[in-house]
Amino acid sequence: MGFDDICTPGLVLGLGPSSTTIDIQKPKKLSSIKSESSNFEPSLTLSLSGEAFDRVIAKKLEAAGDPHTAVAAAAVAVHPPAAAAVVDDLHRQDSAASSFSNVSVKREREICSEDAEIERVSSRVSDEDDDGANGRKKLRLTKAQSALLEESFKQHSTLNPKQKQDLARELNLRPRQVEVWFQNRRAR
DNA sequence: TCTTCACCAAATCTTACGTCA
DNA sequence: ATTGACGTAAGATTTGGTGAA
Repeated sequence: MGFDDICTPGLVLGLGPSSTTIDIQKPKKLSSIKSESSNFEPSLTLSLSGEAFDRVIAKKLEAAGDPHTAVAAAAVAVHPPAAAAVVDDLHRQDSAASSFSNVSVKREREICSEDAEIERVSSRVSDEDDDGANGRKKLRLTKAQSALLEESFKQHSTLNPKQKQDLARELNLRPRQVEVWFQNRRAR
């Protein structure tokens, strides 16, 4: 099975130093990851738009040499107006919000290497050392991330595993976070 | 038919953040 | 300008139900 296969493409995004660290969060079930990733392709877009303009923006972002441009470029493909904000937000997250997720600890303590690999696919997290040991910290989505999620939600209020995976990668979130967001969004 | 797994909704918990005295 | 209490928004978890394999 391509279980290992699904891990590396996420790293290929080159999200910068943060991508090399391990998110300690553990998915509920290993098999869920398998199924979610079964359709995985190393693609950067949700294929919502094929407009040349979008690609130009994405290329410019990539050419800028910014560590987050791959994510931003992917964001362009989904929702061009939000792309710039994504870049800004990602920069901010570097110094602040990037510490969010690894501390959501309630049930993410049993870590095996496989799970860590899986999480690295989508995690932007880098620093469990910052506050990871002190209880969970709650992520606050950036405006750009929220905008992209909203855009996606408008198009389909539920996600298939592929969409979830892609969206998570584009937002640099874990698939679980995207899933939770959609659950909460539907509920509200 | 039974079991397992994945997904969902609803309820609830928990934390971040804004406001105000 | 600072600070602590309070309320709210929203991310995360838990629980239980359902359908597919």
